[in-house]
Amino acid sequence: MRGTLNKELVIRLLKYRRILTQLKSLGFEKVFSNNLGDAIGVAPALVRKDFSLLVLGGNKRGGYNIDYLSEQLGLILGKTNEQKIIILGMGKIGTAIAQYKGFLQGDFEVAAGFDVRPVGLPESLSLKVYPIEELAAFCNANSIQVAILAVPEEVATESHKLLKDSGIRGILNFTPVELKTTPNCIIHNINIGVEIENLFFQVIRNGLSGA
Amino acid sequence: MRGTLNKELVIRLLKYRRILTQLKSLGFEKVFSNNLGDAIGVAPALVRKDFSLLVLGGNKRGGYNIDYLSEQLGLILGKTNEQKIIILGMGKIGTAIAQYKGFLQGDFEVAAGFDVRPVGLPESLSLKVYPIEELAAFCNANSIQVAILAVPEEVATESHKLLKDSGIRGILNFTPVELKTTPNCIIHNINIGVEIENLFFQVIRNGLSGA
DNA sequence: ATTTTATTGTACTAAGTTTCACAAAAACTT
DNA sequence: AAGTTTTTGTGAAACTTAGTACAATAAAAT
Ligand SMILES: NC(=O)c1ccc[n+]([C@@H]2O[C@H](COP(=O)([O-])OP(=O)(O)OC[C@H]3O[C@@H](n4cnc5c(N)ncnc54)[C@H](O)[C@@H]3O)[C@@H](O)[C@H]2O)c1
Ligand SMILES: NC(=O)c1ccc[n+]([C@@H]2O[C@H](COP(=O)([O-])OP(=O)(O)OC[C@H]3O[C@@H](n4cnc5c(N)ncnc54)[C@H](O)[C@@H]3O)[C@@H](O)[C@H]2O)c1
Repeated sequence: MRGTLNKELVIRLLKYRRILTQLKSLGFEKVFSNNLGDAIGVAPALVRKDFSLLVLGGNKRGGYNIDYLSEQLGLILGKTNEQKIIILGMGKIGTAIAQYKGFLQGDFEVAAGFDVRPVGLPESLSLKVYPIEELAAFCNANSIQVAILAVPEEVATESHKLLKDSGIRGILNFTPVELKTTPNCIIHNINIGVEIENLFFQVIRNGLSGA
Repeated sequence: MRGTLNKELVIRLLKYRRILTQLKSLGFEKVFSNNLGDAIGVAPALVRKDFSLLVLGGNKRGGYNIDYLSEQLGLILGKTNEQKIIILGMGKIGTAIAQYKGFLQGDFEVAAGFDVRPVGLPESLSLKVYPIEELAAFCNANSIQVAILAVPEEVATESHKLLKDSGIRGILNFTPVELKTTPNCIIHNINIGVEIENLFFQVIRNGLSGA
């Protein structure tokens, strides 16, 4: 690799990997930069540039070999397989995410949920919900590093602290409170309210010119 | 306004507005660039620059007037108040979002849900779920422009088409299929699986150096 | 009235990211 | 074998966004 793996690049690589897995399962053997570009919504030149940066070569007029790309991306991105996360705040959104099928078959698993008021989930789920007092011990015992935060806005800050004190090093934050990344704990904020407001703004600005 | 409202800027403005509303409800009257910067996670200079670009002046040593800023941001961003959205795919994530309290009190309202297999929601919710055959007529009758897409991955593309054919002009897409913005329909993709993989990647790369 | 302090406003700088454009090369066609 | 087509690989250009540094100035303190 010649350069630095920047933030956007990593996201694209993760998306390439997902597409490549799907293509492989369909029996494809090679893929072109424009196929991958279409699939993840970027220009073909950017796909080529990404692979060029990672020194992943293709074949002139023959595209890229899917097995090779998959394997190499696996080495670069690391196996996320069998890694575990926990969810703090098992309300509406926390419970929905806990049941996400994309996780079951995929790269990681929800190891447990935690809540101030732990409520039993449908028995069909093997997932257990524990009181927050057990969070630190559980994370420690199971080497949990990544958490989803889905508590009410009012307790977001204290929950953030609790997660950090429990050894969590990465948080996907669904509360509207903007948490900040520190050297010890990386935050990704997802603010659905802002996303929708933004969509409205763009739609309105976009006008009704088209057919 | 002197420049163009770029993508990132709009998101910051939406966040400023949210913070200003909260500050106002707490009785504050003025705010400094560093307060806002802290709240939304950007440098104070960027806050000032944003307001400078929009010709929203503050007072040297006196900060910015909250009422004034709020009002002006309202004019720039447009009132999203009382705007309505629909949700296509009332499964786990669709139902969770339909019940999001941030919407009830906030800027918009979920007008209805749609599903191939409409299932009754808890009676406590006033929201109704209709079969997808009624989508186009409903959107037309109620001037719905924005939708949340939460159907299974396999039907994401056909659902996308259905939404566009129903006159929808903005979609917040939760399926892992990367949909593309067209002149008539703006797409914002949220891919939670990729977000978590990305977090794992960064956490692992970050190492365990800190305390 | 003068000095000190706090804070805005902005020109300039820097960094990051994507697209353009086209040469190079491999594969296919006739 | 020569020509045509397709697709990669990449340097340079373009674009977008954020950060630095500091002059300007209003308020507060002395
Ligand atoms: N559950 C999560 O936490 C989560 C997180 C991120 C992304 N997603 C994505 O969101 C989507 C929905 O996930 P889910 O977990 O809610 O699944 P789900 O199976 O619980 O819900 C899907 C719903 O869509 C309905 N549906 C099926 N075909 C339809 C069609 N053609 N038109 C309209 N409705 C249709 C189904 O009846 C069902 O109610 C998936 O694409 C998933 O990948 C889910
Ligand atoms: N529902 C949505 O679609 C949605 C969408 C985007 C963002 N959010 C945000 O996600 C968060 C959760 O939303 P929700 O709709 O699931 O709310 P919810 O009230 O259904 O769930 C919150 C859960 O957190 C638990 N909780 C309260 N205090 C806690 C604490 N100190 N520690 C641990 N758990 C605690 C509650 O018992 C409850 O189970 C909110 O911040 C909300 O703004 C929700």
